[in-house]
Amino acid sequence: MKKYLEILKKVKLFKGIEESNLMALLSCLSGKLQHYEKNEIVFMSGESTNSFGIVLAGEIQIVQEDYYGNRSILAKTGVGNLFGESFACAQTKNLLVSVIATTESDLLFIDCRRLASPCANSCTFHSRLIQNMLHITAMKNISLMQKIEFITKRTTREKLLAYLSSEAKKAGSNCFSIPFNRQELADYLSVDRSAMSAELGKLRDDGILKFNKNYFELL
Amino acid sequence: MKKYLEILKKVKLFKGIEESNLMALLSCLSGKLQHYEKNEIVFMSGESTNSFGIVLAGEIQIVQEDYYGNRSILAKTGVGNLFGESFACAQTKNLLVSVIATTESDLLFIDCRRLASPCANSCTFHSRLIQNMLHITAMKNISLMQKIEFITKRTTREKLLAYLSSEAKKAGSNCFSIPFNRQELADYLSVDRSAMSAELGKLRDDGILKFNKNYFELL
DNA sequence: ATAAATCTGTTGGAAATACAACAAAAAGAG
DNA sequence: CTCTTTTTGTTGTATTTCCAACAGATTTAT
Repeated sequence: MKKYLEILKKVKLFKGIEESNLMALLSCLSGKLQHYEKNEIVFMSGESTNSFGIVLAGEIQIVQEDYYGNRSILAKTGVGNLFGESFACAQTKNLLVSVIATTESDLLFIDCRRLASPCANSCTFHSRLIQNMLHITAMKNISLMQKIEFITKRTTREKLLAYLSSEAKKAGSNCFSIPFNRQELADYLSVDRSAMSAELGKLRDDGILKFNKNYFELL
Repeated sequence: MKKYLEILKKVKLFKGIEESNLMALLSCLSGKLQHYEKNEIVFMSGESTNSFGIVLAGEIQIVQEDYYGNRSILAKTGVGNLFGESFACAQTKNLLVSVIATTESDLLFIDCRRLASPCANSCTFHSRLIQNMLHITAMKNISLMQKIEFITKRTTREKLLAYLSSEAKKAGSNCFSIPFNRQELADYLSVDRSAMSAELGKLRDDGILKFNKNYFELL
C-alpha cells in the first residue's frame, strides 16, 4: 500500500487528514487492494455492494447497458477518484451500473459501513471522512445532472455543443482535450457514433470548432 | 413551526433524532420558513445557494430549461423531502436547475454550513445529521441514474416501458399511479408529448398496458 | 517493416421523432 | 349549469436519428 501513499494523500475522501495519520486510518478502514486487467468487470449491474472503490492506478468506466447492447457511459474515472460510493452509501440497493476497468488497474475497496462506525484507534477521523464523502456524492450528483442536461438536448449538434462548451468552461480555455474517443463520446451523449462524426464534420465546416483526435478548439 | 412537527419527525434528515430534541435542533439550525404561491420560482438556475430546502407543505419540481423553452423535469418532490441539498453541500457551485413550486407550498430553508459546524447546544446531533444527509444524497444519485437509464433508451416505447416497469416495481404491484400528468411525464422522459400519447395508445392496443389518467396497469 | 486490429469519417435508406394544428375530453371558475 | 381553461389524444409532414456497410487513417502487435 505504501507505494500509493502519494496518490492516497490527494484523494478527496482523505482531505484534511494529516499524512502521519493516513496509514493508521487506512488500516482502520481495512481496505482491500485488488488488481484488474484491461476490460475486466469490477462491479456488475444487478449485484449489491457495501464497498466502494478508489482508483489507485489505471482508469475505469461506469456504464449502463441494456439487452440490445446499447451502452451508456455515465462517467470515466481515473487515479485518485471514487466509484460505487452512491450504492454503498445508500445501502440495500442493487447496482444500476456496471464498472469496467478500461486499462490495467489497481483498485482499493473500502467497506462503507466502516466509515461511520467509530473505532478504538482513529475515531476522530470518522466524522471528517463522512463530511468528505458527503461532498463527493454531492459533486457526483451535480455531474449527473450535467450529463442529463447534455442528453436531453434535442439534436446531436446541440448535445455536442453543450458538452464541448462545458468542457471548455471546465478547462478555462477554448482549447481543451476530452477524455473520450469517438465511440465513448457517442456513448456518453447517447447518440449514434457515425451520426455524431458527421455532425462534428458539419460543425467544423460551419467554422464553429476545430478538432484533432481528442483535442478540440471552440471558435 | 410547531404545526409541522409531525411532518418534521418523518423527514429522513432527522432520522434517529429524538422527538424531544427536534425543536432544539431546529433552532440550532436556524431554519427559515417561507411560503410560496403556485408556479412561483424557489431557486433559479444559475444562482448559487448555501441553503437547501425541506418541503413542509405542497409540491415542487426540479427542472432544467434551455433557451428554446425545452423543459426537462429531473424530479418532483413532495412533503417531507429535501431539495437543493446537492448544490448546497457541494458548495461554490451554481445551480444547474431551477426549483418551482407546482402548488402553494411551505418550505423550510436550512443553511448547509450549519450541519457541519458544531454548536453549544446540540453538538451530538450534527454527526447524525451528516450521516443522514449522506444517505439522502446517495439515494438521489441513484434516482438520477435511474432517470438516465430511462432517457437513454432509443425509442419512446422503450422509455415508457422502462419507466412504467420501474414504477410498478416500486409500487410492488402491476397497478400503480404515477406522479405526473402527460406533459410532465413527457418532460421527465425527454420526449414529445403528442408522440408519447400516441405511443401509449399503441401500447394499449397491443395489450401491454391499461391506463386511465395517472393510473396504470401493466399486463 | 509488415500485418492485424482499432478508430474515424462518409454515405444512403429505413425508422423514429419533433412539431404544429386541431378535436375531444376533463377539470375548474363563476 | 354554462363557459373557460387545461389536459389528452390524433394525424400528417418535415426533420433527425439510427443502422449497416465500407474506406481511409491510425495504432498496436509480431
